[in-house]
Amino acid sequence: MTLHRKILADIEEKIVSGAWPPGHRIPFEVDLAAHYDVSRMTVNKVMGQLAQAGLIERRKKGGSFVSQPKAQSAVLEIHDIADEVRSLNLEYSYQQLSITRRKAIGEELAWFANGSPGDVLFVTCLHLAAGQPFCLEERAINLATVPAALEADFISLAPGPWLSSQIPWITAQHRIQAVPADRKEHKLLNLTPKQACLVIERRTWNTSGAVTWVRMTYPGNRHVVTADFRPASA
Amino acid sequence: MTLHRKILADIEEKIVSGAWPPGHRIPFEVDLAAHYDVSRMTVNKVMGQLAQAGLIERRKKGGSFVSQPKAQSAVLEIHDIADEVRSLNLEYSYQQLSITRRKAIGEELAWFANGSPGDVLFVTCLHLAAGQPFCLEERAINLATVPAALEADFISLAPGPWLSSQIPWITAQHRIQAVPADRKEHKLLNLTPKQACLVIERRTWNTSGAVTWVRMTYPGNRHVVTADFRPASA
DNA sequence: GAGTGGTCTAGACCACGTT
DNA sequence: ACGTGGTCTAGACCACTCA
Repeated sequence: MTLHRKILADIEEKIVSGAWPPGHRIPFEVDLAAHYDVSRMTVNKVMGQLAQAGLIERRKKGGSFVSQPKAQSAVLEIHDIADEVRSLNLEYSYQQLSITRRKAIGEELAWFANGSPGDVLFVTCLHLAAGQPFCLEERAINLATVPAALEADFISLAPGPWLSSQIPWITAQHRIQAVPADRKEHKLLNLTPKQACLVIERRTWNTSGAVTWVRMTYPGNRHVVTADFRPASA
Repeated sequence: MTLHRKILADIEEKIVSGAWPPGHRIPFEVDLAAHYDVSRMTVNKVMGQLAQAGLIERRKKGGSFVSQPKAQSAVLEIHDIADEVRSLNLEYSYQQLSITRRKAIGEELAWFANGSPGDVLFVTCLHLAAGQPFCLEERAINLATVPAALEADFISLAPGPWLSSQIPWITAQHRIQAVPADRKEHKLLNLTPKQACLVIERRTWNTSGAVTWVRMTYPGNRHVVTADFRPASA
């Protein structure tokens, strides 16, 4: 573990935990350097990386501040469905369909396995907009990485927001495809048979390992995924 | 323009232009520092950014090398359809359907406009795998940014690869959705009516402005989009 | 073992924006 | 005007890895 990584992790933790809320003024580089007993160059490197990651904003003379929480939007947004629905001026609600604890099976073994087949918490739920089905969520949570999920209440709170609050910084891999609705989906989402659905599968990791796998099924005509990126260093 | 940005641009140009092809050994940091007459720290910063962008790979003791051209794959790959088809062990072919030069219309005005409505080159074409339709491409090229497109031969070469060879480093924005096939698509792509299609719209820019807009329509069951990303600095 | 990249330091100067 | 971040330097030490 290098010096600037330690400092980076420390400051990230402060921001993610809320100890330094959005808008909070971050100590000046000189002070941080003194506090961590490193040179200013090292602190500057850390702050540069935080700024590039969008966690903080920096202004000459003004200082550095914790950004408003749009941290993940830069690349491929991890949708908060509740926000999404509310931004359409519709009432959001959530409904749990099932929850089971079981051993990892099938593909989950390859995704989650760190040797022995671990336990997963499998949740299916429905997100609704104005009382109408909006999106079907099927989710497996790796209990080896997130044991606290057992004590979470997924009746009133969806697994996505709960995980976001628990597991702050992650790596994700997405698969996106269009599929015709099958029987289950057409029933749950109130679709006509074979209607086009947008299926987004996402696996996420943190530093301890695989966190969760989730499949979100949207009626295709009601949803668009957007992604910005810049390939080069620009 | 700062020192390390100049050096970054210089080395990027060498890589993108092919002067330093994939696999090429990049001069050592000490030599680069001497060549540009800067300190090694400055060169190191540049090389670090190039490595993070995926343009080069670095090995201790081994030196630094230009990466194989997967530069854009890190986030959301800009598919080279020919490669994609060949990776399925199918024969790839390409077919131009139409090409017209006209003024920008509709949404293109907002996308491309830098004041007056400029000219666009509008191309529709079909990508085929083993003689069967694989993907429908509809593309508008901003002639204000890419005037050379007028002289390109889009009969034998698809616009995508041609643009990639002309406009190296770009920013892109994607919209992805699932839609039922309409008449035109179901005819051109050989689909059953209302079959689920994956539609990817992409707009790209370079430093001079908007380059192109493209809509790719894939039969949903034949295509998956994948995207990796890491939200934080990790 | 030798040479590379990775990291860090203790200074320095400057542009710029807030005051 | 002042103080901040942005940048750059000329050193240094270390770990890793290839020969």
